[in-house]
Amino acid sequence: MRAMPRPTNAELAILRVLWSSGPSTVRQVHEALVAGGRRAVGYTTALKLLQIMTDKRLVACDTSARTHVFTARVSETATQKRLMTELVDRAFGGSALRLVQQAVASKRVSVQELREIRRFLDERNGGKS
Amino acid sequence: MRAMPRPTNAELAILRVLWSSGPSTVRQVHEALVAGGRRAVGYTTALKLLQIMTDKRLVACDTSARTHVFTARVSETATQKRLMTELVDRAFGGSALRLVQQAVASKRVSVQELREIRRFLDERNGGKS
DNA sequence: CCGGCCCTACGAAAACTTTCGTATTGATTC
DNA sequence: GAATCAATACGAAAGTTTTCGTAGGGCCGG
Repeated sequence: MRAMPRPTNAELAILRVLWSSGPSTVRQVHEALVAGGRRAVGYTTALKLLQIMTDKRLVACDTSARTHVFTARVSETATQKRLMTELVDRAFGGSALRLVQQAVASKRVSVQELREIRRFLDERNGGKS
Repeated sequence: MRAMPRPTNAELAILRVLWSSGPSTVRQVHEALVAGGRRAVGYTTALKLLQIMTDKRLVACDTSARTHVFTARVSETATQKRLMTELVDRAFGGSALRLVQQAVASKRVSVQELREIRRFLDERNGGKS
């Protein structure tokens, strides 16, 4: 059924808006992008991307009103999983373990988060090693 | 220090060859790529990429002999970390925890690896939660 | 009705990545 | 030294992604 196309960088930025804000108009997406700071793009650029994403079936477009409303058609976790897997293959030789080690070793994970990871492992693992 | 340029997909494939095989000639890199199967490119394509990567300072090129020898100038772990961080920012809203959860939740991590992750956490964490 | 405003559609430029054909030059062999 | 082989240099085509200008149509206050 699927073969969801890989979202590009710019597309991912838009998906993130839709995931966090829910169905949105072009203007709302555009403003979120600009507010997000990272990426200052023109209004029509956002529109064009949304149109492309509609073609690719990454988003759905409700055209019943004059001002269209866009909704993500791919879930956040599925997309994350896909990109994560891709990275594992491309850069970590297929070893997710290495990726996790890198992530844990990086400064980006706090002690608090380490605890959460441990708890998460406990749940997955039935609490025993 | 400099900002190491982000390696593209094709560049990453080449870096992986250099990381695993050490300093190599164009021919060796090319053969490894073809053998690796994933990516069948022409000889001059590999050469061109190595030249581009030399410009970008991703690899060093020893031209003392007629047949040049290329060496990775960026380390595997630094590159992995960089790409991992980038993915965390682009797709996981900056939360490395989420990435780890996704990775652990995916089928790509075996029970064996879960154990290793736990051990890794123990080391990082002084063994206490 | 008119002018201005907001919306989408469309096409194409710009930027980046990947690919390879062709030229050239150095080495080897007979 | 001519033929041949192997290597790098160069440039440009092809592919992909990102950007935006411009056009056209609907809508509203005056």
